[in-house]
Amino acid sequence: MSRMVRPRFARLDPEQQQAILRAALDEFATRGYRDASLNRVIDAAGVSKGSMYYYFEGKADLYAHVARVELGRLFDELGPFPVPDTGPDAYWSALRDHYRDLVTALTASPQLLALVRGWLAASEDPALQQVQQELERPVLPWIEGALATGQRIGAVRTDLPSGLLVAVVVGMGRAMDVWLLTRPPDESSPPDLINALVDMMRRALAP
Amino acid sequence: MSRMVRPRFARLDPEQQQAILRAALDEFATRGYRDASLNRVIDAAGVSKGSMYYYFEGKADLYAHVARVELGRLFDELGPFPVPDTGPDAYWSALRDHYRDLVTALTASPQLLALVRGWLAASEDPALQQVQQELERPVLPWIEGALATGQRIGAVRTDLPSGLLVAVVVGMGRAMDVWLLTRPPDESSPPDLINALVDMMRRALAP
Amino acid sequence: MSRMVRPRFARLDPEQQQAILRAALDEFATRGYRDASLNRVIDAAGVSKGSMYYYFEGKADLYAHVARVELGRLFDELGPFPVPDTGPDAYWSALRDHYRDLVTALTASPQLLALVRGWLAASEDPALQQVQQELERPVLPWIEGALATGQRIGAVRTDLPSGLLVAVVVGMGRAMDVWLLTRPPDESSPPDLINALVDMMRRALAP
Amino acid sequence: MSRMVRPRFARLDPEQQQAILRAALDEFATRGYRDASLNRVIDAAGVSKGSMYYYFEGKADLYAHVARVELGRLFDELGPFPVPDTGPDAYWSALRDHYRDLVTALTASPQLLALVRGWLAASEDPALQQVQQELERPVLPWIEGALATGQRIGAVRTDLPSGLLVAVVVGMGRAMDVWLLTRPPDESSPPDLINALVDMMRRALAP
DNA sequence: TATGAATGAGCTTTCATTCAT
DNA sequence: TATGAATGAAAGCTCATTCAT
Repeated sequence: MSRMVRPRFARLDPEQQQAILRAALDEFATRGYRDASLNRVIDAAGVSKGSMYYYFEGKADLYAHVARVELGRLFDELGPFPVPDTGPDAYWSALRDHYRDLVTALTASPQLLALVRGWLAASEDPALQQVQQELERPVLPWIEGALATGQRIGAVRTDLPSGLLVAVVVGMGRAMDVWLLTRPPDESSPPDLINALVDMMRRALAP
Repeated sequence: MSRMVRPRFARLDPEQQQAILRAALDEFATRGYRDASLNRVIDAAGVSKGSMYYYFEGKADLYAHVARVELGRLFDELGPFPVPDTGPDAYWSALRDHYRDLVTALTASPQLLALVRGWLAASEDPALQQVQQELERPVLPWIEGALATGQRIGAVRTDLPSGLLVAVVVGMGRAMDVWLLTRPPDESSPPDLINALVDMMRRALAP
Repeated sequence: MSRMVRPRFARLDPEQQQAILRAALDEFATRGYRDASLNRVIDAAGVSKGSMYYYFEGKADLYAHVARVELGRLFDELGPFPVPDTGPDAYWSALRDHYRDLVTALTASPQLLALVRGWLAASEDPALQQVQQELERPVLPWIEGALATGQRIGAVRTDLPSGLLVAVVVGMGRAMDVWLLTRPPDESSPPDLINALVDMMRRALAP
Repeated sequence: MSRMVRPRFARLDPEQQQAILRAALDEFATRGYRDASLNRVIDAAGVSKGSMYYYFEGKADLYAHVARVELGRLFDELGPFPVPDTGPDAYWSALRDHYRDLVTALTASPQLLALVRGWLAASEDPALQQVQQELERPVLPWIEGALATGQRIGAVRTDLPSGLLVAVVVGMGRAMDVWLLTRPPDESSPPDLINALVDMMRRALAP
């Protein structure tokens, strides 16, 4: 139910693990969870149907694993958010840099971007609720931590529930995502966009 | 493909039109576009399958029509955004009131809320992309208009592409949606939340 | 749910109806309800899968229809149980004749026999309970009617609940079924067996 | 194929034997032979799949073993049918007592009851035929013995093949089973039912 | 205009069994 | 003795769409 990774899959030949994960990531990113077809994943990965169900408990379990692995890799690359002690300016500057890294990483992997977007979309499917909540674990705390740090050094307002601030940050981040995907590339340079967005975040969230 | 309304359906007995729209709205709101079943809509509406395909070109077309009608009704109820000439304070105050009306209307109709949420979730399905863009027509212009008005009277910054501003507004609005749905009701009064959110919007968007 | 016959199927070309019923009867009789495979029925009948599910709501529905038709045909052949007014001897004699006819009809159609046996076996499957109860309608009343007649003319005891008497009759009838199927045929002539069994019934049920 | 007990299993740690038997009995009683899943038994028993197939030849073999053990235990508890020499009345009285004990034992163990019922239901599955016949070995002889005793002391008729008498006894016994399970409990006291049933048996089987 | 019969591809999941180690 | 990885066949069922009438 909530095992981190099925030992059966972990014990599998890494090459085959990769094949399965690649195929699943591709499928989930391309079609979204609902439209993703286990059959296609199975075909693409070159695994037998029985084996797939031997490794994973089902569609949701496979999705959870893929998302967990990919998001984990993303946040490993980003590393922890550094805590500048020198004041709000340094804080927002560091946040901007960190955010830029995140955007860069996502831009480099459209599949990962699609996965994240699918994950951000609240799911009505009860079967996925549990998975979603589990996936929130690594991501939301990161944002919460960054906000808490900001509040500690006086860079972030404290008069609103932190959950609302988190939601606003996510929403504004998503805004840029939408904006970037709607526009044709190269029209406006991403760095400027990021600056603008973080600037707006600062205005909204500053005390 | 992209006709506004199929004349065939428009010519239909209004009572039957209502039956179909009600059934479709219920299905799409309850299950989402992907999981919605035309068969169920057909059964609930009491229409023949052939007729349904005579009125609409398919699932996407029906969805487009339902969304168009319902969103149109919503914005008709809200009416146009009044243009206060007396300055930024009046502008943001009016916007807050308008926003409150929107939230109230959505809260009053869970089906409509579900439809809007489904519509906000960016879809990867190529068949829906077209529909989504079409649906943006009534909504985004409203926001764009409101922003343009704000810019004219000096209440909204002009140093950023208006599309980005629109995206930010939508994202922050969605943030509150998420926030409201995540929290159990009655914990914090919606009016306060709306005030806080519009306040943050103002901070982000003010010149 | 409980429609007598799906109009869709009734409207079908009688030849195709026959093909489907034959295939289904064969499958259900040969394998029993649980092991019966809709796929096999579909293949044998030469129908598309979609059509089968268009005609019947599912496996249980098809089984209900087949059983209903076949049992109905059987009881139509047998006709009503005549009510002899001349006393217990005539009653039990008539019952014996009627019973002999029933056995003859069942012996002539092993498939029907298998179907009846499967139907007599109380099912644990909740999905079938409803079907079973529906199928009991024509059969049990027949037995109950015959017993009631016997009680009226003093040929059947009245000191026990009639439901128990029915159960005993069914159990003893099943006993002969088992006996007939276990032994190789021709060893003992069925008429004698029937006489013996009805005699035992009379002893058990007489006042 | 038909070895009484696989030595491999007999040599196993008794505690593990118990675990397997318990899990298998539970599964077979709950779901019936057809719907029983070896995988579930294996999980519940905590045995490896390979071991299970090392101990038993397959599903049917496991079922045969479980049924053999449980029925054996049941008849061991009941003990042999005492042979009263004092005449028919004592014989039928003893039989009634014995039958009451049997019903009591079955009522006390729903699992065992379910197993017996599943066993009584004639199976079409060729793979089970063999098992069923094998299981008849301990049960039918018991009944045959009781009947032979009755015939010897003049309590049971001798003008009919004993096999038919056995079938009738089983059928009538099953009748009560059906009757007891159909009715809500407590409506009529089981002791009375047993008296009535044995009375009917006596009428049918007496010379 | 209107109907509903027809369909095949597709879905997720379960299963008993084999076999190399 | 003991293990568990691997598997293919099979299951029941849903669906959007087409098309002859």
